[in-house]
Amino acid sequence: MRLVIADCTVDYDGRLTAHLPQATRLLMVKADGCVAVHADGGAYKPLNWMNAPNVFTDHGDKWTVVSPKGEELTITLHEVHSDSAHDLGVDPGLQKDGVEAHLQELLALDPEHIAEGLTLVRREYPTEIGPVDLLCKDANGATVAIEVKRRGEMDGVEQLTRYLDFLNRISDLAPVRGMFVAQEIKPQAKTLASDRDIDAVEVDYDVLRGIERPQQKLF
Amino acid sequence: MRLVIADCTVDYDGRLTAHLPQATRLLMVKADGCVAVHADGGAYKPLNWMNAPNVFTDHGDKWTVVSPKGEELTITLHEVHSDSAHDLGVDPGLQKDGVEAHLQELLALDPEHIAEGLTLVRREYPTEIGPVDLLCKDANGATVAIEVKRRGEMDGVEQLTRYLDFLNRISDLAPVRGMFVAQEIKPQAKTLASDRDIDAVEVDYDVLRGIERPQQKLF
DNA sequence: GTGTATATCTCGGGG
DNA sequence: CCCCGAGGTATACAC
Repeated sequence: MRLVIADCTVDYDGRLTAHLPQATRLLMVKADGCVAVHADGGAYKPLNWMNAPNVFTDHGDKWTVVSPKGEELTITLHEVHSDSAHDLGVDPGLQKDGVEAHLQELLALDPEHIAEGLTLVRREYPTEIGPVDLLCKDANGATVAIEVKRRGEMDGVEQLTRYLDFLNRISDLAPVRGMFVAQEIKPQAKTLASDRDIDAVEVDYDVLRGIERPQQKLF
Repeated sequence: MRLVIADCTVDYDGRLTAHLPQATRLLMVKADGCVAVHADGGAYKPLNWMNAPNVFTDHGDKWTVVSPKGEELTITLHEVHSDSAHDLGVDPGLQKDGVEAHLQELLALDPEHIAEGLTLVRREYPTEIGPVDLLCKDANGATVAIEVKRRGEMDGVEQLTRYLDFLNRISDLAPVRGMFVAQEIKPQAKTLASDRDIDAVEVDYDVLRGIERPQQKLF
């Protein structure tokens, strides 16, 4: 990784056009070739950047970074205050816990925590417009399509609605009803769901994680 | 801005739980207090980070960053290879051209580039579920709700559909028809729009920008 | 502050 | 390669 502190002006021409007037900034060039221009604020997002893959050329007082898609980043260096390179090696990567996939996993293990009598048909049930998170049967044998979110908002309801439209129009599973399951569901999403005869159910991640442990103890 | 290259392990506990095993990384602390942990790849997104506002404490071989929302980032430094600080000053900021707002602006100036006889009622027409990009009247005096996107995808059609539902059910503007306008509209979005009797219109940003110039020449 | 939409979103997975 | 969905999305803007 190369780190340069320099007075610079920056121009980007690609998905949009953007310009940075002259100022002192951090220029970061990573091993994969991606370039980022950072100011001393604005959270972790750089002011301007170019992702890999690209062609990086250092003309001394001018850098050009060109992507195969026709995007171009030009950095003009007026004064370099610092220029250093560091070998970081390959990163072992981030280990995460608590994302939607885990929630879905736990609910698939025991759908009864969504509603009594619910049994899993399959996770990630494929349709032509994308996979339904959980496809289940209820106590009466009727099909239920379930969308799982960490936070339930309106677009999640829209997504489930699209699946339901498709499943009810095209597949032989019809009639299929919908359930919207999340750790927390916004009032507007509840209203929209209710308007479309979709049940909205909130679940507790810690409780779900709790029920997983006794099962693991069996082994 | 402080830049540290160090062997470190990182733990995050907040909206989720995440852990980074020991490796050499760049630690970036900006003037606004935000902290980012970068590997030597992976575009501009850090592996882990903490946004401002937060409380940053440097215990030497251990950093803790705590946000008021109860998130916590812990960085354990095993070996520091480099530690430097740089005064960058305040950045003049990025000038952008070509985002959705500009497209909307140009179309509002002359809606006839969407369809003949179209006149603007108002931009960002407010409804209880969000603002409609452009509300217009067509040649016959009928109301038209227009959603503008740079790239037209399905969620844009969904968005417009919500507005149309609302405008037709609640307001006294009914009947309102919809138009979906973008520089590029994906086939799926076209199909979905057509299915809902929404016209899909592609416009050329350069042409729109071109028509703006003659008007500016008048002054 | 909440709610809503945008982003050069980024990033990863599946076909 | 595109398409689609998730994100500790972040960020801006209106109400």
